[in-house]
Amino acid sequence: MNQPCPQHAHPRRLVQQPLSDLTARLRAQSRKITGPRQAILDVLRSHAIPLTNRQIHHALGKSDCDLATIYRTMHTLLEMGLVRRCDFGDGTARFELSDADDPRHHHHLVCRVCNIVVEIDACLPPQLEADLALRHGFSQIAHHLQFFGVCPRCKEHPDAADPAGLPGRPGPRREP
Amino acid sequence: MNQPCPQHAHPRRLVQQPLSDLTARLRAQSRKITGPRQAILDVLRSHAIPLTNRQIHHALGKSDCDLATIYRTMHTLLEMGLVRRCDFGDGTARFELSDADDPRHHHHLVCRVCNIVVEIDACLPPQLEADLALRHGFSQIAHHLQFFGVCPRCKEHPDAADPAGLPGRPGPRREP
DNA sequence: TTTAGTGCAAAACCTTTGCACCCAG
DNA sequence: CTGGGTGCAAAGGTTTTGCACTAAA
Repeated sequence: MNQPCPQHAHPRRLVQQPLSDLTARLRAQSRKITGPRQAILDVLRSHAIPLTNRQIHHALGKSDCDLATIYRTMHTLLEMGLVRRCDFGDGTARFELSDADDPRHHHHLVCRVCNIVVEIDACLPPQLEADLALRHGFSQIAHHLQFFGVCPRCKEHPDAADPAGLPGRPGPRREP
Repeated sequence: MNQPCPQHAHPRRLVQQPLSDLTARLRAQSRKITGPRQAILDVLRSHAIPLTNRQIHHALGKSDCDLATIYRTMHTLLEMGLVRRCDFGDGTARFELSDADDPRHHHHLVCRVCNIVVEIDACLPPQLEADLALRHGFSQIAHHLQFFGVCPRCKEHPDAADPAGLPGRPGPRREP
């Protein structure tokens, strides 16, 4: 189960953290290494793009771990800094592994048609947040940034949406 | 779209569009000008920050318009380009008026403690999206960007959260 | 008259939570 | 053994939808 997803693999994330590193970080904060947690981390390790809790649940085979456990685990991992949360504007949270020592800050470019996700390293000019802090008196400023567009394939074939079982956004709630 | 971000000097949206302009835009696309719609547009006009559908509903007095109607209306207005959607990362959509002829592109700085919202004009370097398009072959690129931080007042008084009746985020589901 | 828009109620979906049980440490 | 973690079920909040009815054009 939970094979890597070649279509979404990106050079940037090919270097994955070994599972042992992740569990070590759990242990370091005296959290337990359980079956569900290892399985969840393994799913995240084998996918190059942020996943929803439901997608993780599905990748696990549904019987391996309760959905509520996934929600609780993601909270824990988020608090511990092992995962990052992304919002693609559809009201569903997505999570991806966050590197330990090198928290590689990056953003995502999402195709509005087929939901393919590309990891990019474009970012804000570094002094921009400092300027904001100065001008508005805010401290501890961080930002959320994501890009949306139409990918080359969808531009060419405007019909084919969400091909194969690619883990993109969950489809519309109902098909007419 | 994806024009270079016009550096609008207006620090806040003090200059409001007259209601007649908004209804004219509705009429122009042969949509009906109804009581609820005028009331909703009026609420948006009188608030300088993005509102959730629930906040709009509450501002209307609950009896003036059904919540479902607000959801449907926001969809319509979004499609027509009369409003913009903002996501502050709490899983609830927010909407603000979008200027007709001058779609003043801007972003928001949200206080993590009291949820106060400041409209800012800081934005990405204009050529950044063009570079992305070139490098990844995407077209029609747009971005969502929002900043989070701690406002001066909350930095000073770490206790008082969500003062006055400021329409900020609905209370968080859980405490961080 | 025509048809978009509305109110109401119900449902779908995401997320959280209470509780009893289980298992990693 | 002990407390954190889990499964299950139920609930809470947001958003959508079906249907009959209203009202704008």
